Amino acid sequence: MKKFATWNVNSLAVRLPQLLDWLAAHPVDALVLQETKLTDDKFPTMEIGEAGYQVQWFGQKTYNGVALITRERAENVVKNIPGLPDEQARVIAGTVGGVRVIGGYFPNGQAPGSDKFAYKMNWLDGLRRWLADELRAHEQLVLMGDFNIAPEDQDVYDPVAWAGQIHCTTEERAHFQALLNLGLTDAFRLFEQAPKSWSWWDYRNLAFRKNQGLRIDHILVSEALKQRVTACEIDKQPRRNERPSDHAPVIVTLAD
DNA sequence: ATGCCCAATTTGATTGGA
Repeated sequence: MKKFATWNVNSLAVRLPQLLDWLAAHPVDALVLQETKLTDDKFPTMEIGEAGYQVQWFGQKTYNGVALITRERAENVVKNIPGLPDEQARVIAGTVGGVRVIGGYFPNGQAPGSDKFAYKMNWLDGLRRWLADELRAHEQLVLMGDFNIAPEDQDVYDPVAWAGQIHCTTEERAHFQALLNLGLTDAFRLFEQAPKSWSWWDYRNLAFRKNQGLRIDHILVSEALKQRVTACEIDKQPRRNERPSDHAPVIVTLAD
């Protein structure tokens, strides 16, 4: 059995104790982090190493930043998207136990029509082009992270209020579908799930307590890997912590 | 109500997140 997971920690400096607790309770073969918000020199490699994990990391000051935490050494590590010049640290990939693991912090996009939205669209174009190559090179592949896209209305607590808003636009959803069209499957939807399953809840408005959220953190698996998936779940527990991230981890379980 | 909370830097104010 293998487990892969993704978690937007919204500042690893703040969330490191929670990360170490979580890893102790949930041993995984690979975990990708987003929004570490740390320059490379500040990354807590020692603490993660002492927890029994190897780690690859790629960050910047204040914003973004990703990491790939693994039991076994990750091979052929790639940072950001080849062929897409990008100032922002958003992607880290490596091969672990024969599986290509890609972690991404997709751009937020802020608002349709904004410069940041245009950047998001261009980034998604670049990601899709690279993913097509990666899928040709790696039969077993998982793409996971904070997609900042709610794929369907069932992934939104109030689809009417969110219609056309960021994370829910037709353009973003078309990009999500384009990733699926490459031969990827949303692992979460392989299984019956409770209605109103979210991976993110706004810090404001008591949103977690009222369960008002979005499902924007995803795990997409290639056809070969899909055959091995036995479970996929969102772990809401860390969202109940004191000083939680606004995102919850998503975990996929695979047969050997 | 271009607001609420949270994190980080530009710090007792602003920007970005989602």
